[in-house]
Amino acid sequence: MPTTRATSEPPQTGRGRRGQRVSGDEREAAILATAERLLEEARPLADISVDDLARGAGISRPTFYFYFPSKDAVFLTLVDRLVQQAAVGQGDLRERLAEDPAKRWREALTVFYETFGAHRAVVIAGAQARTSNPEARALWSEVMEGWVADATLAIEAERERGAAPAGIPARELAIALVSMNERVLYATFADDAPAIDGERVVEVLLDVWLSAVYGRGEIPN
Amino acid sequence: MPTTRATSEPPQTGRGRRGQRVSGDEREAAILATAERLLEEARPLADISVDDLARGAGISRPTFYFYFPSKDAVFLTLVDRLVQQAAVGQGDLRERLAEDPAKRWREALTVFYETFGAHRAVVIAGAQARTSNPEARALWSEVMEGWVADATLAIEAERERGAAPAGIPARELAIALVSMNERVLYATFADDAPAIDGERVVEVLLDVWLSAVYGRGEIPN
DNA sequence: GGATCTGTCAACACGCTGTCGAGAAGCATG
DNA sequence: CATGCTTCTCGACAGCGTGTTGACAGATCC
Repeated sequence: MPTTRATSEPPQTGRGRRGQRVSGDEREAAILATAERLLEEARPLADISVDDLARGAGISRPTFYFYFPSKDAVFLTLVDRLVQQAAVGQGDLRERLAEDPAKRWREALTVFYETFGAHRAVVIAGAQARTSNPEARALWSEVMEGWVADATLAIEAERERGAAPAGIPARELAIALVSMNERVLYATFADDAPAIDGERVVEVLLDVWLSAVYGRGEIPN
Repeated sequence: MPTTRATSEPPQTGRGRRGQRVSGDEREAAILATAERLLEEARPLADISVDDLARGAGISRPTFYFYFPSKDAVFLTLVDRLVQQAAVGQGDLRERLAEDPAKRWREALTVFYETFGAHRAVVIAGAQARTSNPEARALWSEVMEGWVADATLAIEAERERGAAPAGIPARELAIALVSMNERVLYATFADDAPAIDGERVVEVLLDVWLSAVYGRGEIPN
């Protein structure tokens, strides 16, 4: 499926076109912009055709293939961008260790909520792509893995300094909590199923994180 | 898309064919069986064509449409079944109220793990269908809503009898926890991304449920 | 002023979905 | 045992979407 043309190709700019300088960069940008625009209208990802993308960018369908190897690659690029954006927002927090933990955790959750909330359409498309596109799945796995690693370290640090009690392996806990974040935020953004209101979602997630990390699951009675 | 033929139709048996007695029931069953079998091989749902289903059941493609209105309807039926199965398994627990809460919660989680774990392929297909098929999305929403309602009641009951402390609205907490279950179990079954080992997953989920419901998120220091 | 890029598209080959119309196959009943 | 009704079956078609090919225009460099 990749069918990456075997012509002499430099470093490879992004996930898109393989050429380098030419003004055609605008075209690439136009395709991306069209994709995001269409996602905000035509609901399901599958309902957007290569032709829609091409026409939206003012080119023909074959020309589209000059810039991107497939429709999915376009959305992959969109998701890629967003993920990097979130990583940047998170970056600052990583250093500032625990001193006012609750505040730190809330900040971290807020960054996710805001970064992804600002591009709901892309988030939703990403979730769709993930189920059908192996590359998308791999990308998202990697991203989640990163968050889990961060959370694991944070939990372990809190345990070591005596702030949090010992408990199940930090990594397992981190996976459960990060997964919860993913699913709950998705539902909130997609206004799907039983969802938590946007105003409340960070508060609710924080509550679960704090009790899971710092609380003991002791049952009275 | 439904295009339900307007011929005189009785009650409507399931989501499938509209006829009634005839031996063609075997055909319907064969299609369903083929669907589940193919899901266990050909990875993505999208890679299974109506033709595959038809051939697998020993009929031609047009004949398939006599039994099911579309490919999705077949998978919907599969999911429907599974969900009902899980409801049955859960049913017993609902009555037996809280006396050994930890044990009860563990049992409930175990039922999900085992019921869905026994049909991973269907679970995975359901998740895929949900992203692209409105009907599937609605069905799953309903199911989740049911679990959330149960969990909400259980949490409120525990709070009323003084076993659990007051906290954020029970429904919000229930949504977060049920969502976590969904996502984490899915990852485990699909062996996706950062996943928790099957042997451990119930234990881990239980731990988070117990601390979220019974614990206080107080941070020392 | 020819070689060589980048960029562009009409036309094609193919695969999949869903429908239509022409029947077989079963089973009543007069 | 026709005759008719319903159930069931499929060949053939229309339509849409993808991805590829091949021809060709305009820069640009030498």
